[in-house]
Amino acid sequence: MLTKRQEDILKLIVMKYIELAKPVSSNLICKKLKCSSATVRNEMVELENLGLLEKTHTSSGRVPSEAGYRYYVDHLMQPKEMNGEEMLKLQIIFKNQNLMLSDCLKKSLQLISDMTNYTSIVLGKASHENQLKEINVIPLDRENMIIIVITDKGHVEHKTVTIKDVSLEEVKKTVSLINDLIVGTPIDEVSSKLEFEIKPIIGRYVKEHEIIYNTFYQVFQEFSHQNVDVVGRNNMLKQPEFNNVDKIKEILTKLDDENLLANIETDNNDIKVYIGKENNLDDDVTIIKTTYHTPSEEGTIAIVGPKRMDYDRVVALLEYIKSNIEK
Amino acid sequence: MLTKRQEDILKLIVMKYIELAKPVSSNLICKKLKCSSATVRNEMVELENLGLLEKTHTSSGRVPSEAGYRYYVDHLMQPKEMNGEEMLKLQIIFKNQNLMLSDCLKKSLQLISDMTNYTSIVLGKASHENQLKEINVIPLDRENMIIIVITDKGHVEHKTVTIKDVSLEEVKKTVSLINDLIVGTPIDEVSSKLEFEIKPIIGRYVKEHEIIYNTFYQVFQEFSHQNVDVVGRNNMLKQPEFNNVDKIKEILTKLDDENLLANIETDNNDIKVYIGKENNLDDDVTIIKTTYHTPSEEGTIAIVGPKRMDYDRVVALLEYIKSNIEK
DNA sequence: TTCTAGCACTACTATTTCTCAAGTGCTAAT
DNA sequence: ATTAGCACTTGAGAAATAGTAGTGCTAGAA
Repeated sequence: MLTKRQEDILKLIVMKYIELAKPVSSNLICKKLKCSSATVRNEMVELENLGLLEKTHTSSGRVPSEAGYRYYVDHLMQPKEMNGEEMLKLQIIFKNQNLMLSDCLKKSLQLISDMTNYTSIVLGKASHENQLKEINVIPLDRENMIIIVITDKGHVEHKTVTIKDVSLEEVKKTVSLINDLIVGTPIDEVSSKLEFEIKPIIGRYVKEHEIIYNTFYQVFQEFSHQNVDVVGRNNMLKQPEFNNVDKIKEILTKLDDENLLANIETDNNDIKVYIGKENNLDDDVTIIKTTYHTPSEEGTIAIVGPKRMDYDRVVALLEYIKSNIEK
Repeated sequence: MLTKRQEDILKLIVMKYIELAKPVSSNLICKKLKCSSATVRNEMVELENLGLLEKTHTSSGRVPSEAGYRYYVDHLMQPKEMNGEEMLKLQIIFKNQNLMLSDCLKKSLQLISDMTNYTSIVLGKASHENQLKEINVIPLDRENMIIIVITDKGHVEHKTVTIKDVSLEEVKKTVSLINDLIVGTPIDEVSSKLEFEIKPIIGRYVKEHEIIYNTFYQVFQEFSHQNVDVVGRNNMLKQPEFNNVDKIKEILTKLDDENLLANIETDNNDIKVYIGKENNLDDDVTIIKTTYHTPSEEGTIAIVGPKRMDYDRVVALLEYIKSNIEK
């Protein structure tokens, strides 16, 4: 159990380190506290023994450890007031459009990325959680048509396909068969259902079934397994912890890896903080995430930044966005 | 006019520099040529006076100047044979799908980016070149619907919109008005045509016209002005010329800037090479680009790499992709 | 007890100095 | 016209140096 003074010191160190990005000295702290630097140093030793602080070398100031950040987030942090400018800019986005939730989300996260210099991620539900709700076909000309796939979680995708020497009627028959028979199937499993339930039927009723079947099979095969949007990738490069080339490569590569990002998905309704090793993306980053639910759509939003990220501010921003999205 | 030997030397220097990424010495060259390093050095002085070569400092080897690359590309380069592996992998992509041209394009450029460590760009026609061909609406439930916009150049976009307290009939009336009256308009101008030609009419015939009009107005406002796909951004970070943090930031920021990328668009049917200052993106890169035309779609594809990029190989690859796409 | 002033000590950072190797330009001989 | 030879330049890296920020510890004060 930490004493009040230890908590104060830890809190100050975390806050100062977040602000200045370099090890915090006893001197800096003692100015804010009514005691001498020597006293602060003694407490620092204690906090270091408890695993909450670290040194970069023997005679350096202190830096919070992961456990230190964790303690801060769990016990010391107090959600920051959002500043007026941030709020105003976000309001403009939310007010402006009565339409297009997903654009709205993306724009607001873009704004947050630009303001904070962190990276944002918008994550739809994974394909195994999306069920096929409806498919639709729009003919373009003799050979080309657009196939539109709609899921129950509000995810929509379209593909332009070419089907030669097949009449539109036949395609439409197939579409209505699919809409009658396999709606409600998780997107992941549609391809196989197509094979075992639809293929035999269209084999009998539909001319040119081979080519039509193949096309739809492909469409569902190609349906994105994960629906990810990464916003403000480059902003994070401004953070001093990412100012060496190898680290940049590593982070950017991970941010482009859909499989890794899929891990970010969460079911938890709260705002959750995953510091360093607590997340699966990278030991040097913190991910703060939450989910949103609207009648027509649901998904996850996350902010990725260095462990030294401004927890108070990001939590406040996410809370604000979440509540605005949901109404 | 260059002598044969000068051309040989220039060619060797360009090729060696592309391969090794460091200034080329007279020694290296004279091994490949039947003459001494001193002779090569004399010729180098000559080539430098002509502006085809440069030095990084007084006693360094030579590096091609932009004019040097230009000369190489115009007169010395001979399209490289594509190696079997490259060809095979690309063939798999092209053969595999009779469907979805744009996916096919994207996949093949992803592959090229990975093989070459350059970045690829797929660029649809700008919105002022796309004419509205058709719009479509798919109702989802009482309040939500998907609006699909199709252009003559094969670009398709969808938006999910929420329209409260309006009957589907009224929306459909508006859709067919739009389809009757302003098809053929450049996408850029649709919003304003909507205002001056559609708004007055639906004002009379359609109930709740205000809300419907606003929605469509928004949809066209938000329609992407440029339809860009950047593939393999991070591969380019492996190039030695981009191994300092500031340069990386600069390049990545430019690659994310749609306005800048829009400049890349070209009408030229050939494969064109833009070295350094010749392009509008960045003085340190070369862009090699061409256009593709299919009955249903057209656009530009481009490869971005350092000036020291493997011209022969990239030209061959682009040629191959272009010809495969077009059939 | 608890706190703090004071001081010796450590490790990083920046700057300078030194050395080495790579490669050139020029000259004189072939 | 070509080439061997040599003096010269420069950058890159290692080693030496000085300066500084910050610690840990001790002993005395509160």
